[in-house]
Amino acid sequence: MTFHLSIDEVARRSGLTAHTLRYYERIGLIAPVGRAEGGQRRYAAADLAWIDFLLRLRTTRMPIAQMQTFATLRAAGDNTVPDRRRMLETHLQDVLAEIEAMRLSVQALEEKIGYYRAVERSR
Amino acid sequence: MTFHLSIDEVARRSGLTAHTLRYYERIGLIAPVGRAEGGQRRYAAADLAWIDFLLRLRTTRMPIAQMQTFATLRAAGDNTVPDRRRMLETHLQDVLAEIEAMRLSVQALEEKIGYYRAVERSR
DNA sequence: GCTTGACTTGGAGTGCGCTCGAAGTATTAG
DNA sequence: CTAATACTTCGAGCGCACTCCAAGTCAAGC
Repeated sequence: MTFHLSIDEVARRSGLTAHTLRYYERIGLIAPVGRAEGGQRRYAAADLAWIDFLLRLRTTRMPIAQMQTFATLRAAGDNTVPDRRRMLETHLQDVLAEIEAMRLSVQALEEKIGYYRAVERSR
Repeated sequence: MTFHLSIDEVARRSGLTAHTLRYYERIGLIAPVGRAEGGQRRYAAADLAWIDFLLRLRTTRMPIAQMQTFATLRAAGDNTVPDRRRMLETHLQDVLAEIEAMRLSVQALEEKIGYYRAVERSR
């Protein structure tokens, strides 16, 4: 074992709450983490890396159900690497499309702001 | 009046459902639209333009509560233009930050995909 | 006139992603 | 040893954004 963080330390580090970390573990997004005597969770470096990756998926709005599928594949070993790669590729396409949609809407917002500025100047 | 579309025509055109269009009107996102004899909704060009704008806000994930505030300001007349401009400017900053966060996560996903490809090649 | 289909309102229900509370156990500070 | 704090599980509750249902009205085609 390298280093072991308590749930609160991981919460601070990740920006998740301790509640959410337990919730993620309960629903299988995070594999059962190590325990100290007394049953308290102790997170290892690999756990932190996986949580960071989950947060990437969350930031790009992958639904939890899909993350669960991904986590299950991961737990099944290296045979599932092609499946995982395809999942990420599909997700990536969705994300790029969404970014583009947001970019277009941003343009519309900027135009509206410009219009409002013109209205304000003319009063 | 220019042209008048039924709720289903607007639904098709906007990608919203008729249910959602009524819901938006009920909660004050859309001002009460004109009615045909018998009480059926008839949407005018200005309604469509406003709905398009709402969809821009939705695409950029403005919460409905904020859209309601915006709609209320709009209904209050030209005096609220500076308030509306400031709202949009603040929102725009949030959206740009979110796009940047997604862009960073996209990079991480691309790296992971690259890693998976390398694993697949080496087997 | 009758049927079919689209519309109306009001209110209840759903799915997602947490978020919190209760009751109990464990660890740490003094 | 005591008190305070942090953790545990299990299950219930919440906020958001719809989504749907029930019961009724209306319009158009045959």
